[in-house]
Amino acid sequence: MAKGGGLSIDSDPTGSFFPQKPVVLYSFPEGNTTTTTTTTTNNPKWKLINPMDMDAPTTNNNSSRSPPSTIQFPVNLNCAHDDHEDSQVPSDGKRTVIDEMDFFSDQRSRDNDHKVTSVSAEAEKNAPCATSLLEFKVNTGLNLLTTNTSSDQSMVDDGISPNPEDKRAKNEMAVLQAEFKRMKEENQRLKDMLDQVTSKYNSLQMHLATVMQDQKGENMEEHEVFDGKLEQKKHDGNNGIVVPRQFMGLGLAANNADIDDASDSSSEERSQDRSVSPGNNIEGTRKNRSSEEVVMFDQDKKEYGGGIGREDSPDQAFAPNKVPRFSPPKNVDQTEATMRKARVSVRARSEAPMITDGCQWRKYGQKMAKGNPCPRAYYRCTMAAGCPVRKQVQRCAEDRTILITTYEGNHNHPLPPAAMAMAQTTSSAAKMLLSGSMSSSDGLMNANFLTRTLLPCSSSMATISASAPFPTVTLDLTQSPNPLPFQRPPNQLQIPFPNTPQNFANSPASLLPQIFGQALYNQSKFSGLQLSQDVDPSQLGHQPQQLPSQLADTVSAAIAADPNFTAALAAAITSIIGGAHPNNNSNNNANLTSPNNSNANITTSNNSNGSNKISNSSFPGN
DNA sequence: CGAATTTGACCCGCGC
DNA sequence: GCGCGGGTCAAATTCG
Repeated sequence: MAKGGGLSIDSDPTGSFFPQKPVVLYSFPEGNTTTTTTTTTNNPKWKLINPMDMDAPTTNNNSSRSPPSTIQFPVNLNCAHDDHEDSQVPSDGKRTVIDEMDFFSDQRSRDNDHKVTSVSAEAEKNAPCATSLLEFKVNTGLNLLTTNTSSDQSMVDDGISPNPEDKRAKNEMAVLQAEFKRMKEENQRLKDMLDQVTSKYNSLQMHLATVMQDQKGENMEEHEVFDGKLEQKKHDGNNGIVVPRQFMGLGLAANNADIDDASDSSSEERSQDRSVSPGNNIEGTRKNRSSEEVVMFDQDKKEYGGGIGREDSPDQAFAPNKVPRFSPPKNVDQTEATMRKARVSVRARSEAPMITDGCQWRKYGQKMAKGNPCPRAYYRCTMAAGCPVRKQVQRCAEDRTILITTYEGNHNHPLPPAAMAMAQTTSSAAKMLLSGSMSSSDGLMNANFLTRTLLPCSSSMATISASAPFPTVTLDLTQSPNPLPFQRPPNQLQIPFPNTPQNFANSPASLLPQIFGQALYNQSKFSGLQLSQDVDPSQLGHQPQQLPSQLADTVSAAIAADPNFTAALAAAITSIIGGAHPNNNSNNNANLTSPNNSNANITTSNNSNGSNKISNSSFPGN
């Protein structure tokens, strides 16, 4: 039973208002970079064609140089030779090795220069130039000579071989073998160098990302101070949770809402005369909202940038149509003002009081909405002080098994994977909405485009409504291919969703938005780019798209939450991916199988008998 | 006792 | 101008 006053549970059609605890289904290590490092390390040649890595050896000589103990191979026995290809083409003519050598020619030359005075017994292959090498070879009897240095006869003719031809052939064989050996070892050395460079590059990249994220957090703090919000930051609210530091939200709907929560709702701007609530600077700052809002608005855009996807982490940042961060033009303000009110509504069939989206919510109000006997509950995110994200939870009047959750605002704090999935869902939806509104007054101009590009499956899943008081994207996770039980405005975009599930009785319906969120998020990023570039939307559906690793996280989280749900969920995700990207299933890194298995789906059915009711035991609040 | 919820009151925009 | 409805506040209440 929830804390608080004596409101009867039975009187609350949304279900009992259980305190919502954070549901971290699974804490994922930050493994993206690890994967990358491993991949590149095991496959250095692949990195040779990577421009980023190509720069590394030349710009980081100290980093890429082999330590003094490393065996150094002079590939070019002619020290003064600049044209390596001329001198390095082995007898077998393997050009690939030569390419690698040429690629690091400068580095190699420098390496060799440093080795001139350090030839040791161990460094028999480490001669800095042909002269040194020749001496060394003679001394060791390795016959490590090429035909370029001098005549073969003068090299290793011991005067014992009766046949000069045999002797010559042996010499050539020895030379070739030695050359081949040198080439192999040189290749290996270059691979090692490349591994080092790649590793350092990845480390730097990770470090850069970390610094950027930290700086973002610092800027946020500065921003809040600048706004006069002397709120006490609950840093411990997310401590201990190893999550990617991402700031997710409703896209432009909350561009300015992550700090300035007032901007996420016009109604808040009306409450300027209200008393300050101690411990909750959100309300406190409302007093001076009218005078602060412009400043905070700009500050926020400086901080995160305006436009689609600006709240994403660097690895997810994908905002080609991002508006200028500084001194945004007036139309941008108008756009953001519109998106400030944009909302994302998620319809999910669940008897739980709320869908589990991974965030902490605190109820701050409840109202009886007109036309719905079920009260509407108001929650705000409490994962971080000042988080402006709010949501409304209300049961559908027509079908009370359907829970309608409407999100508004933008998280200003890192999110656990489970929460991030939902945030991506809402962010994606808001971005979709923005993509339409930026090009069209009613936000529906791109309906056909979205229909074609988003989840070209069979049934309805999401709608974009321009007739609502606020631009609203509705993600309907309750629909089946069957005729819809609810009337839709004719001008709503309907985004298809795969088939009806069979084994969903015990599955957490709250995970559906997470699942969908990934696909939709991916699509929306893609669509946002394309729209900004005025590309024919009809072409977008044919372009491949990579699947971010968060999808794997989401899937894993879902599976971890309910092992019994593994089979159906895995197939459902695969179905989504396969349906949305029929030509790109290889990008699915969620280790899912049976992409064409239509017997396991993710949507809930609309069976009137309620056979697909969700067990409340799946929700922590119960 | 702190935290969370309840719930009546209040504010504000909008339509008539 | 007034009423309605949505949204929020904050004191009261409850719980662990």
